[in-house]
Amino acid sequence: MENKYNPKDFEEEIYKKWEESGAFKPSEDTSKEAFCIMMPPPNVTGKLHMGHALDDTIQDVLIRFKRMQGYNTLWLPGSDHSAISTEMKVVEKLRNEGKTKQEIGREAFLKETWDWTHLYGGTILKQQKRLGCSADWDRRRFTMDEGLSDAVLEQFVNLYEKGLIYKGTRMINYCPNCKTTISDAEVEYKEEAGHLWHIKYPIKGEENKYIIVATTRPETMLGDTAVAVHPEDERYKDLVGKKCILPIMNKEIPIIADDFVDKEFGTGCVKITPAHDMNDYQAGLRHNLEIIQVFDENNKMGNLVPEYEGMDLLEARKHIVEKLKEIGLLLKEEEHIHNVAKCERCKNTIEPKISEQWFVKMKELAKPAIEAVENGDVKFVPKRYEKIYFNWMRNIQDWCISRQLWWGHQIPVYYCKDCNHVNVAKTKPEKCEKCNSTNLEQDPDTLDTWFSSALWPFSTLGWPNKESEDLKTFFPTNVLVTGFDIIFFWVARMIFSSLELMGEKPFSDVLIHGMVRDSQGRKMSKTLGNGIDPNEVIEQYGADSLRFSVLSGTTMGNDVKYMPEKLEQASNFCNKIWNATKFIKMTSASEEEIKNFAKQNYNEETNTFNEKVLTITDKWIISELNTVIAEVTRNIEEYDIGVALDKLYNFIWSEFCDWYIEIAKTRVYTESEESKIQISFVLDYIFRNLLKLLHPFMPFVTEKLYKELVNYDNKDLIISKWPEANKENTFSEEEKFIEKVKEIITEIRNVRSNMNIHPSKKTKLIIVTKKYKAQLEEIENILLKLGFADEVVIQENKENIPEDAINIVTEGIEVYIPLEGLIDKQEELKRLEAEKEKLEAEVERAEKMLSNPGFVNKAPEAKVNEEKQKLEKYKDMLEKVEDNIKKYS
RNA sequence: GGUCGUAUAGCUCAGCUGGGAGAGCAUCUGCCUUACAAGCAGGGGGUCAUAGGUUCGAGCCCUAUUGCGACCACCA
Repeated sequence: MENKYNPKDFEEEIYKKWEESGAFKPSEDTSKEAFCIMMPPPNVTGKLHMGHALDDTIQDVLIRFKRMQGYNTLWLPGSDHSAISTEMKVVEKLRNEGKTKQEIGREAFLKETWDWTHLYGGTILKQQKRLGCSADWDRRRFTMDEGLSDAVLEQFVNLYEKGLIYKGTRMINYCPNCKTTISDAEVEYKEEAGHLWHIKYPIKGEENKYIIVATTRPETMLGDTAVAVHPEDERYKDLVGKKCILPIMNKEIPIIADDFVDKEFGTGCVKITPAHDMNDYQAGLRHNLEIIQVFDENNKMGNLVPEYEGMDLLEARKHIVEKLKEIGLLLKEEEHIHNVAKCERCKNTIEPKISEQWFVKMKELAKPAIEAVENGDVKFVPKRYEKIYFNWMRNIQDWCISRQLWWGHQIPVYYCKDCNHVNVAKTKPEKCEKCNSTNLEQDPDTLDTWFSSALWPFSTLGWPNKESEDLKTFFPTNVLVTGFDIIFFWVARMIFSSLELMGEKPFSDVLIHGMVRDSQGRKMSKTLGNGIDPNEVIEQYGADSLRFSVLSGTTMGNDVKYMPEKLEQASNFCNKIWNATKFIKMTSASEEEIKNFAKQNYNEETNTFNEKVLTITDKWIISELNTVIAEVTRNIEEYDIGVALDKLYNFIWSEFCDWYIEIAKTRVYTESEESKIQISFVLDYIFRNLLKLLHPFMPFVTEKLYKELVNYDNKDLIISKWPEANKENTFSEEEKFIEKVKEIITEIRNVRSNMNIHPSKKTKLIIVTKKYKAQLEEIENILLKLGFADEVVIQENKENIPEDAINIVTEGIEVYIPLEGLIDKQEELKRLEAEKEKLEAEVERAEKMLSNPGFVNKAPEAKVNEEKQKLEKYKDMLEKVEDNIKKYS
C-alpha cells in the first residue's frame, strides 16, 4: 500500500470496481427481504450542490448499511425534467442565438430541449458517482421517459374520470417572465419598499365629501368596481350602500361592506379591483362585482384609457399619480414596506391573473393522506415535521396543474372544434366521442412538473404495468430522504397519489434533513456567492472527507453548517486509519498463519472465540467492540447517523488506536512467534469489523484498506456481512480490569508530569493486590514495555513498601511509587494538598446526597448504591492521601 | 399575525425515560516515543438565554419573557 493517504489514488478505481461487480444492483436472491429508497430526482440539467451531497450521502449510508445486513436493496436514481427551469434555460439559449421559441415552433423547441438534456443530463450523475453513491444506475429513470409519461397520462385520465380534475376559471399566480401560471406553493414573498398612496374618491351626490382609499398600486384603479369598508367600522357605516365616483374613469362604483377589510390598515377603506388582486377577486365574487382587466398578458396597459394604452405598468403608475395630483384627489403619498409575491424560479413579481386552468380537487385526496400519517403508516423523522404536513394538508387548496409551457407532459385533453366537447384520453382519439368529428385539437398546456414526480415511487418501478417484477418486489418503498423545503411540493403529493393509485403508502418513513448553510449560518446562494462546490471539495479532500463533514455532529432535521475544519478533521481521520492499517500489516504474521489460527480458534458462524487463546486486553477490546457494534447498528436504524459516526470516530481513535494498538506493540515486537500470530489475528479481527462499521459513512477508504487485511472470502467490503453483536463476546470483568489499568497508567503519567520526571527516568512500581494478581502478571510486561516503569513488583501484602513511596491508585489495586529522593518534597506536598481538597469535596458531596432522605427513599436503588460505593472509595482515597502528606511534613 | 424549532466551552454541536456538565476544532504546556507531528501525553475554559414553578433533586418537565431561525398566512 502507498505510504500516505491520498484519496485521489484510489477513489475512482474503487468506484469502477464496485459498479462493474454489480454490487449496486438488487440481489438475485429474491427470498431476501427488500429494502428500497427512491432517490429524489434532481433537475436533469442540474449540478451537484451541497444539499445533494447531504441528501445523497444519507441515502447512501442507509442503503450500504442495509445491503451489508443482507437485504435485497435497491436505490433507484433518476432525474426530473424540471419544466420551468429547463425551458427557461433553453429559451435563453435561443435568445442568445437571436431566436424565440414561438419562431421555431413547438416541435423544434422540444427537439432543442431534448438535445439540451442529453448534453447536460449526465453531469450530476457523474458527480453523484464521485460522491460514492451506490445506486443502481442501470435502473435510472427520467420523468419524461416513455414509461413515466405513460404513468402521468394514466393518472390524469384516472383522476379526470373520477371527477377529481376539472377545468375552471380562477385567479391564479402568473409569472410574466416565465409566461406561465404557477401553483401557490411556487410563490414566495419578499419584503419590498414601496409607497402607499391615499386617494380621495368623491361621494356621489355629496359635495366635497370623499372616501379615502389607500393603495400600493394606483395603476390598477382603472379597474376598480367597488370600495369596501369593514361592516363594523363606525367611521364609514353610513357610507355603505352609497356610491362614489372612481376618479379618472369618472364612473360610479358602490361602497360595500366586507369582513376581509382590516380597519387598522391605511384608511380602513379598500378599493376593489377584482381582476388584479386575490382578495379583491374573492370579494368581487361575493358581491357580484364586474371584473375589469386593466392590463394584458404582456403587462402593458389595456385600452380603458386610450392615453395609457400600451404603457408599461410603472410608467402608467407615474402618469396616474400625476393626474390625481392635478385634479386634487391625491391626499398623500407615504413610504411603505410590503410583501410582494415573487416567482420562486425567476424571482420576478407575480401578477395575479384570472384565467382558465386545470385543477386537481384536493379535499377528497387529502383525507386518506392525512390519515396515513395520523395512524403512523407513514412516519416523519423527526416527528415535528408531521405538524407542518398536517397544517398544509388540512388547509389545502385545489392544485393548479396546467402550465403554459412546452417542455413537459402535454395535457391529454382533445377539444372538438365542431361541438366543443372535451375528450380526455391517453392517446389522441380518432374522432370526437360525442359528434364523431375528426377535427380535434389537443390542449396546448403542459402539466406541472410535480404532477409527474408525485408518481415517482411507483412509476419508476414500472407502474402502470402492475405485473412489473420490480413493483412487486420493492413497492412500497422503505424510506424517503429529503429536505423540509419540498414537503408540500413533493412528499405530500406522493403520499396522496400513491394512496389513490396504488391503494398503498409510497414509503414508510420520511427522513427530513436540514439545509447546508455556510460557516456563518447563511443560506448558500448564487447571489451571495457563498456556495461551496462539493465537487471542488472532493477534488481537494476526497469524497470520504466530504461525506464525513456533512454527517459528523449533525442531527436529523437540523441544519448543517458547513465547517471547513471538519474536512481537516475528516482527512486526519482517514490518515489515522490508514496508518493503523500500515501498523497492522507491518507487524502482522503471515496471512496463512493467521488463517490457520482463525480456523482453530474462531468460529465465524457464531462469531465466537476459543477464549483460552485470548489475553485480557484482547477480551477487553473484543468486548468494547461488541458494544460499539450494537450501538452503531441501533443508531443507524434510528437514523441517528451523526451519532453513529462520531461514536465510531471516538472508538477507533481513542480506544483502538490509542490503547489497544499501543498495548499490542509490546507484544507484537517482542513475544513469541505464536503470540505474534495470535495478536495479529485479533488486530485483524477488530479492525476488519471497524472498517465494516465505518464503510457506509466513508466507503472508499474503508474498501481500500479492507483489501489490505487478511483475505478470508475474497469479497469486497461493500457486500461483506454487517457485524452482529453477540452476548458471548461481552467480557465485563476484563473491561473493568483494563479500565483500572488505564487509570493506573494515567496516574503514573500525571505523577511524572507533576513531578517533572523526565520520560527517560524510569520508576519502580509496587502493586499490591490479591484479587487481580493473576491478571496483573499478565500485563506486567505491558507496563514495563510502554516505559512506565523499569521494575514492577506485584505482591499480595503491604510489605516492604518504602517510607517515601506514594500511593497513586487504590480500591482493589494499590499502586505505590517509591520516590527515592527523585522529587522535590515541597512540590509533592503541594500536589497532595490539592488532591486532598478535591477528595474532601467529593466526600462531602457524596455524604450530602446520602444524608438526603428524599434521595435515599425515592431514587432508584442502583443509584443509591452507586453513591454509597463512591463514598467508600473517596474516603479510602482520602485516607491514603493523608497518609502520604504525613510522610512529607 | 399564526405555527414550529432553537438557545449548552472561543467556534461547531452531542447530552437517551429528570440523578455529580461532554466531544471535535481552537488555545496553552511537555514530547521529533520506529503506524501516524495530518501525531502522542496533559491542562485551562461553561450561573446549560432570563424569571418563576413542579421535584428530595432540573441542561432535561411546566409557565412566562427575550434573542435567533424556519414555515404558513398576509397588509389593499
